[in-house]
Amino acid sequence: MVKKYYSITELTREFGVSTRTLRFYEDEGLIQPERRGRTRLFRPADRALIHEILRGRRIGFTIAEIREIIQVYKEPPGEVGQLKLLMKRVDEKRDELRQKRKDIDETLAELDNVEEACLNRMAEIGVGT
Amino acid sequence: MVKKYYSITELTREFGVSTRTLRFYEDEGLIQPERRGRTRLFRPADRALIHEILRGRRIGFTIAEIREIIQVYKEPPGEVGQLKLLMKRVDEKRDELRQKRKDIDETLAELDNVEEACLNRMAEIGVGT
DNA sequence: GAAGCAACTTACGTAAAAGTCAATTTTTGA
DNA sequence: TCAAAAATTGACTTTTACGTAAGTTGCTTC
Repeated sequence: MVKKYYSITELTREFGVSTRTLRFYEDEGLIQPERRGRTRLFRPADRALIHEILRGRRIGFTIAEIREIIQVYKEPPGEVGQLKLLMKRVDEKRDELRQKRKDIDETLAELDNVEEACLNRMAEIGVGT
Repeated sequence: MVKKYYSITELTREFGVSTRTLRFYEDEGLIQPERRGRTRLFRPADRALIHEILRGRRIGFTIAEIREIIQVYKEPPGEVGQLKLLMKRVDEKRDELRQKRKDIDETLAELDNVEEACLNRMAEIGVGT
């Protein structure tokens, strides 16, 4: 069975972030955990959202961008102009991400070179290490 | 034939960054263009380096990290301990980048969904647009 | 030889995304 | 029930990566 609620520290441990970070995300309107009194109660949906937020963070999205994406899921725009704009933004993001993936692949290749250079160097110096 | 020198504005135009940025990178020790008087003269090697710096920037490396990588190319460590440490860092970076690539792929898939949702919505509203 | 232009330096400013600290509550387990 | 542990708020600070502004220098061109 899925857990009904998570405490804030439970989630900070799971995701490796601080409480400040999660509260910050709430202040920024990215998540809205329930409250019992003043204490925050995170539901599985909140947890899932945090997971996505952090993924966005890792690939360099700003808070504003993440908020925008979340917004779309919460209530997709109803007007044609808005929809077209959104699609344009999606297209741009996609290009950006593809470029980023290319950058990553290139860098990974470079790191392979560095590693090989290291191994060669080590073979040169301390032959058996 | 390859150009001997590039001016700072030439490069800012090519790479879409400001002069401030390139001077900042010099302050940070990432590049060392020649000088004629006070004026910077960028060689093809500087240009290539800037290219790599910006690639690093795009995938979220900090200045310090970029400097570290450049440093390795300039003078690979000669001591075994240093080499081992470097290889460990390389390994960590690689894991990080692989994770990032996974994040990107997942997000690309999500963007596809968003786009489809948009198209459906548009078909719903303004049937022929 | 004054103007214009590109480049320079120095110094202060800023925005994003938290970190840190202090002073309360609240919750909880013995 | 009561002390320890966990959570809260609010204010202030920090870091990164530049932006911006002000004033200077050095061509070169009319």
